[in-house]
Amino acid sequence: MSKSPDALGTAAWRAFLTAHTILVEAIERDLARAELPPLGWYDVLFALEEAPRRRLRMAELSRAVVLSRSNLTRLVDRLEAAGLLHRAAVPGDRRGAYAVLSAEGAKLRRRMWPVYADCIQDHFARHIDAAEAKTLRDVFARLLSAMPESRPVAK
Amino acid sequence: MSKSPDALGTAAWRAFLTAHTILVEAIERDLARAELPPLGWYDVLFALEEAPRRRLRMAELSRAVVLSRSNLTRLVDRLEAAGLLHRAAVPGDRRGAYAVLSAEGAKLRRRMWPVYADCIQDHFARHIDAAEAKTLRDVFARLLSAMPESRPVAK
DNA sequence: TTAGGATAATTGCAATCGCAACTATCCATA
DNA sequence: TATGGATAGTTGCGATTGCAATTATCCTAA
Repeated sequence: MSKSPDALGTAAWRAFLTAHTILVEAIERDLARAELPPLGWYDVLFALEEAPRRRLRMAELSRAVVLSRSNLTRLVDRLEAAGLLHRAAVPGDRRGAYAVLSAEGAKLRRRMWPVYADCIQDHFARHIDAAEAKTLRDVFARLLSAMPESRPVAK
Repeated sequence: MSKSPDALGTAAWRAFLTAHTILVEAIERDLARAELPPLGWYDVLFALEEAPRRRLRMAELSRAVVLSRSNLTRLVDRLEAAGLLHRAAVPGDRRGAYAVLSAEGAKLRRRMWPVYADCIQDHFARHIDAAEAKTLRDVFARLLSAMPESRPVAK
């Protein structure tokens, strides 16, 4: 059993939650205003673009974008319907499926990035100095590495 | 138009997003395991508890918990159905409504807090030293105060 | 006093989410 | 080579969200 958190820790936590909501809302709004799809789409396109042969297994992709399997299935359905990727069979495992980035998908990602980058800069990075950015990055990385890897969690 | 964000800023942003998802998931899971309602319920109960006469106008409450009006209406519906609060007329403004914390609601909040506090400590505060916590709190406060107050945003 | 525009809160509806099955396939071992 | 248990991905379904009306009330200025 852990001790109660100090006031400072709690204040940091609350600020973290509030900032997340407000910032994500602002960015989604900016993207929508630029007639671009939501953040979650970008994440998928980006993860695929980085991957070898521009493809990932569904499970790998769900880890990469931090989304439950079932939600990823449906997100991929939508992107597939939009022609941004397609599913492909996995040689040697008939259960599996790859999500494969299409040329369209790559193009959309390239079109989204400058807008998204501006959002990050404008709402976030611009207000933070290098030391602070480093602290944020390191702290969050530390928090993640401390998590009991519990994504799939299965009872 | 703003410049492209540096790699460090982007890395901090990505870490921020990922950490948020993972941490909130973990905490929601812990709360559910303790047979307690989700985080959003806590926020409402807490905001009301702090307010004078344990009541807030719907619009004030929606600002306090950072939720759109329509979503707040329905969240309050659920809490009201659960007997944790009730709506009350606002003297002098027949459009308005107060959400008023009930004794039940206050009791549930008190029951939730130790569990929630442990979660914050365990998944978050425990891994952060005081200087870092201060940085997080200050940075996020700064980001919020820089936002163009744009909540209601109406075109 | 009264029309016109703001403000408070709610509602309808479609999109998305989370959880718990479910299907299909794989694999280890007996 | 059969079988029971894992693994991959999907699907059903109820709950929650976001957006655009809608309703009711308030306020101001002609």
